[in-house]
Amino acid sequence: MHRWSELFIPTLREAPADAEVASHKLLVRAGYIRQLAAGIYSYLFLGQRSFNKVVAIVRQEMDKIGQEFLLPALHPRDIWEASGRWAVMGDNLFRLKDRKGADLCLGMTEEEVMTEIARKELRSYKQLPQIWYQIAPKFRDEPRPRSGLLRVREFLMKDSYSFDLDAAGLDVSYKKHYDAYCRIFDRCGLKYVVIEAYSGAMGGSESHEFAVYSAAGEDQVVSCEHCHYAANLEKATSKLEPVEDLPPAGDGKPLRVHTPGLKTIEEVARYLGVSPRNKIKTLAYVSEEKDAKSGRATSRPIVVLLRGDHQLNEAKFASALGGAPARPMQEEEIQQLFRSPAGFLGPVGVVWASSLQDGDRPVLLVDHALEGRRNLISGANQPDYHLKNITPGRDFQATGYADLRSVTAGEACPKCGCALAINQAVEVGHIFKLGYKYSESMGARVLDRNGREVVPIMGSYGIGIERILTAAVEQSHDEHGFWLPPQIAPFAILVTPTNTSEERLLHTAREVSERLEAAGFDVLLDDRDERPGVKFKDADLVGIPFRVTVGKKVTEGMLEVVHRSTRENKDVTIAAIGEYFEALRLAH
RNA sequence: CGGGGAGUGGCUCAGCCUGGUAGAGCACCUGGUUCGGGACCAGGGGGUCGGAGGUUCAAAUCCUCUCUCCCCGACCA
Repeated sequence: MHRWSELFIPTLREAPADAEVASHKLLVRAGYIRQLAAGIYSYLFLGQRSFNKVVAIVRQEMDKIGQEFLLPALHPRDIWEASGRWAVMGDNLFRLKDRKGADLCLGMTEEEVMTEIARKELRSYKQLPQIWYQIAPKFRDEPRPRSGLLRVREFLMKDSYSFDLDAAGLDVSYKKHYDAYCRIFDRCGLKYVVIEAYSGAMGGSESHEFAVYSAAGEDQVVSCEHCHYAANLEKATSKLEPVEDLPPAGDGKPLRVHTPGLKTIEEVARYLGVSPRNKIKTLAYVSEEKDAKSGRATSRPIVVLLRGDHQLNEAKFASALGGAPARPMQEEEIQQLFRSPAGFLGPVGVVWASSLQDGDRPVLLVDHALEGRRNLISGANQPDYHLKNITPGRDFQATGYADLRSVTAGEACPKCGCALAINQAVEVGHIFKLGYKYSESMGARVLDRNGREVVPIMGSYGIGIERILTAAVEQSHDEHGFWLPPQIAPFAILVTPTNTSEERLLHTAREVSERLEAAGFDVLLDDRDERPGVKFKDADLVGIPFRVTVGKKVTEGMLEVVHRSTRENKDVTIAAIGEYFEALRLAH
C-alpha cells in the first residue's frame, strides 16, 4: 500500500502560466508531469504509474495479435536513404553525427528498421504473415510543440508493422489491428470514434484514425449524426446540392466582360449578379521537386480550379500531386504563366499538360464540383476583365479532375444525405495500409509457393501513449481536477482519514486500505498530517476515481465513498467496503 | 519559419511608463493553537530581476544584441 506522506506528489494550487489546455494545466497541477523544454516532459510518479497502466493494456491486447520487439532509437542514415525518407522528412527528423562524422538520426517511426529486419530475415511465404510491434520513444522535431502532452517532440508510441504475402493477407492484419485498437481504447475507458483518414506522408491506400472528441484536439472530424459516416477533414467528402448553371450569354462562346478593379470572387459575383457557385476560383501554385539523381531542382506550375464558394484542401491537393510539395505562385511567376496579374486568372488560353507525366506543360487540376458544369465565369487573364460562358472540356482541357475541396459543416453526408458536422478531436491511434512502399524501396523479398520472388505487402499502425492519458483527462475534468477510468488511473481508490491525529481514524484508514489492497485494488492512503480541506482538494485534483473518506462516522461503523466523476457520496459500512468496490468492478 | 505575447524567490503575480531600498499572496522551516472543503498566531530562510553588452554617479526599470517559453498559422501518435 502506498502512503501519500512518503510519496512525491507535488500538487499545485495554481496552474502554470504557460499552460493553456485543460489536460496540460491539470496534469502539471496534479504532479503527473513537469516540463523540461518545449515539447519535452518528465513523467513523475503518478504520471508514470498511469502510463504504465496504459502500456500494460496496450501490450496485453497487442500480444494477442503480434510479437513485441524493442528497436533502437538511434538509426544510421543509410536505412533512411534506402526508403527515401532521409530527404523527405526534412527538419522533422532529429539528425546528429557520431564522433567519426557519420550521420545518424533519432527514429520518428520505425518502418525502416522493421523493414530492414524483414529484408534480411524473411525468405519464404511460409514465414508470413508477421506482425511485429514495440512500445518505445519516438522523436520528432515538431515545428511547434503544443498543448502540453498533446504534441511533443519525444513521446512513447506503440508502433506495429505487418508483413503479408498479398493484399488479402494485409486486409486480415489490418482488421486484427482495427479490432485490437477498439479493445485497447475501450479498456482505457475512452469515448472514441473511428474515422476514415488521409494517409499523409506515410503513403499507402486505406487508413483509419481513432479519435477522441475534444476542443483541444488538432484534428477536424467530419461526421454524420444519422449514419455512421465519419472522416478526417483531409479525407471527407460530401454530396453537393445541384447548382443551376447560368444560361449562355450572347452566342454562348466565351464572352469578355469588363470588371474594373474587381478581384475577389465575391466582388465579381455581386457585380455580375450571379452566385459565387457559378464562378471558377483559380489558384496558382508551384511544385518544386529535387531530382534524386541529378540533385537539380525542377519547378512546375500547378493551377487548381474550384467552385467559387469552395476552399482548397491542402491534404487532398498534395495527394492529387502524389505527395509533392507545392507553394503559392509568386507574382512574377503568375505574370509569366497567365500574362495577367492575380485577381483576373482563369484557365482559358493556356495549354495545359495532358497528364502529370507530360512534364513540359503546366498542370491544371480541377475539382469534381466543376465537372459537367456549364457557362461558368472565370478571370480572363487580362486586367479588369472576366469571361462568361466558360464550360470545362470545351473551353479548356484539364490535366485531370480530383477531389480537392474541403467539406464544410452542414453539407450533405455522402452516405445518407443528412447534414454533416465538423468537430475537433485528438488523434490517439492511426492504422495504415502501407502497401509496397518500404518493402519495395528497401528490397524485401520472399519466395512464394511457386518459388517466385514477391515483395511482401506492409501495414503500419500507431498509438500515442501520452495521448491516451491526455484524451482521458480532456474528456473527464472540471475546474477542480480530473478523474481517470480506474483501469488507467495511478490508483483506483484514495483512502482519506480526515484527521491523522485521531488514532482511531488513522487506524481504520490503514485497515481499510489493507483490506482493499488485499482484494486486488490499487490503493493510496492519504496519511498526511494535513487539514481535511487540503486533502479533499488534492483528492479532487489528482485523477483517482474513488475516494473513501474515513471520518466522524467511523464511530457508527460507517465510511463514505465519493465517486469523483459524479461527486456522488455514499455511506458504506466498514465491513462491506470490499464488496462495495467488488460490485463496482463487476459493473465495469 | 511568419505573426503575437511573456521571462522578477518553488508557484501565481506587482514593481518597469517617470532609473536611486526588490515586494505581495501561496509554498517552505521552527514553536504553538487548530482539524469535514486549500486554518490561525509568532518567528525565520530563500531572488545573478533569462543572458551578454551599452548609456548613467546609479539599471529589474532606458538602449542594442541574444536565449528560452507560450499562443495563432503550414505537420502528426
